[in-house]
Amino acid sequence: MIKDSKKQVRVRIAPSPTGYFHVGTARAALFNYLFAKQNNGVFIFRIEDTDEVRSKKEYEKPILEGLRWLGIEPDEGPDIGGEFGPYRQSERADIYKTYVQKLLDENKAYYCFASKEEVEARREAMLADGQTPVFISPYKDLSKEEALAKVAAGEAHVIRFKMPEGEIKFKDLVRGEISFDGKLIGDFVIARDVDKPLFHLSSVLDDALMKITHAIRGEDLLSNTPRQIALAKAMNFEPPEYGHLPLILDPKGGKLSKRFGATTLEEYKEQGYLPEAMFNFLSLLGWHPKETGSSQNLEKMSREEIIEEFDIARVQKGGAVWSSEKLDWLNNLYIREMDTEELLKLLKKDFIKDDLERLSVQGVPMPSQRSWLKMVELSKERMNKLSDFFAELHFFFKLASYEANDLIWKNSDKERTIENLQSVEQILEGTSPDNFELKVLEEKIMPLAEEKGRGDVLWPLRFALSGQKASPSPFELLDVLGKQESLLRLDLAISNLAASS
RNA sequence: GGCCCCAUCGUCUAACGGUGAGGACACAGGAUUUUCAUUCCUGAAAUAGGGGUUCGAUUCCCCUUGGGGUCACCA
Repeated sequence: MIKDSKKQVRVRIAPSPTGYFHVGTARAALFNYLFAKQNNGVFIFRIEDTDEVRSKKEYEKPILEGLRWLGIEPDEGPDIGGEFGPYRQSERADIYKTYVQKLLDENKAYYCFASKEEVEARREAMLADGQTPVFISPYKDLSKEEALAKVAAGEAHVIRFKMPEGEIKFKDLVRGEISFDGKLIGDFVIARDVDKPLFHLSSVLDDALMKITHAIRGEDLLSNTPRQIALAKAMNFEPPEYGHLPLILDPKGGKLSKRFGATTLEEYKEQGYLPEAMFNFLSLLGWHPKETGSSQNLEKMSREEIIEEFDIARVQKGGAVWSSEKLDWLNNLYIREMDTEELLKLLKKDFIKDDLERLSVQGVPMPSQRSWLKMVELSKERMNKLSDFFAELHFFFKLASYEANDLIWKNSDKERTIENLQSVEQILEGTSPDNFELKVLEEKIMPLAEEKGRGDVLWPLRFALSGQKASPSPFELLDVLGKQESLLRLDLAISNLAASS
């Protein structure tokens, strides 16, 4: 916790809109959000779209939607407002231009006319030679008049920052003291032209102008930090404090890539992970609450508990491997907690629409509301994600064809099985549809099962109703299916058996 | 390759310099059960290696090894 600062804590997530919302970005957003909430600070959303080629306006949408889905509502941002806007870098061109010009005027930056090829060749040569590839521009000390003359003549150019040579030290919020040698960094490009700023410049400037106090981001940006600190100082700004989060790794220890599977928030949402579960899971990637006792389920924490417990100083330094198993476990826990009716609505809306349409084309009747709710209740402990629903419970809608012999319990035989199924049928016939529910049926059928052998009665019954070797109990099935459908399935089972060899 | 960062069970991680190195996920076995799932119990499983400092090192320092990041006119 940051105690003594009179300054209000202001943090940001500053993605570039390139099409999707990576879970790593989501995690960085979450940690910033937690840090803000806990310090009574402000969480800012900024769009870094200085790269006109890669950035598209419509790409912003999934990011904001993703943030909101997670329950991370920015306090300031494009389409949200705030006193430090605009929050879209493409709309801040004038600001950047002023500062680029100023750096040029103050001789802290200069025009460089070296070609891309030249720079690349130099880089490769140095790399081959075992040196740190640092580009030393032959145009660094060109007089302003000469440089401007070349620019006026239309010579291709970029603008480089004169990187100071000394050591750059800073105290990382999660890693502590870190230092870089400015000499080994070289004069980097801050703009393609006076009015075409690049990442480092716009980012540093916006952090300063938007009064960002803490820049919390992925470790992949660690080596950018000395550049940004130097740049900020050159423009007479005090750099924010930096904190670098451990990277999220795939199970092989590499960067999380498409090859591994789902890497975007949208994909997880589509598969039916709940935002609460994702929030919880993401918070545990590189961070852990301090454990006081030996109590269990410490890791399942509510949003409020996480905000309360979160501590940037406890963030891990090493990379964190993405664990789908743990996510599933957490998600299942949250699914169980969900209100059944609400869960049903969500399932129907986003996860079984296609299945239901297919069934309706086939003329399969839809379950009653009561059956729906029972099914959802049953599905809760079986689903790791909402998209599992249909795979788990499809047999409730439509019985698939099965091998008649599978109706026969272990060492039993066809005759006994038919006999038992018929006995059950009689019991069911004698039960009124209004009374056709779990407890009643259990009481009526169990005595028969005890008498004839549980497996010998219950297995065929359950199998006849589900057509599956694994399913919920026969009483659950009867309850959901109702009298008519249950009897239909039993009849079918008996005739299947009778016809089998 | 240079630079930077990192290193406790398979994974996420806990442990004022003094613990039988703890928990969770996953895994295995058992109990309950007609099956699956659930639930409960039990188990296996780690301080990368080598040097220091110290009465004592997972913890502090150094080296080695290993892993990762980064070296753009992307962000």
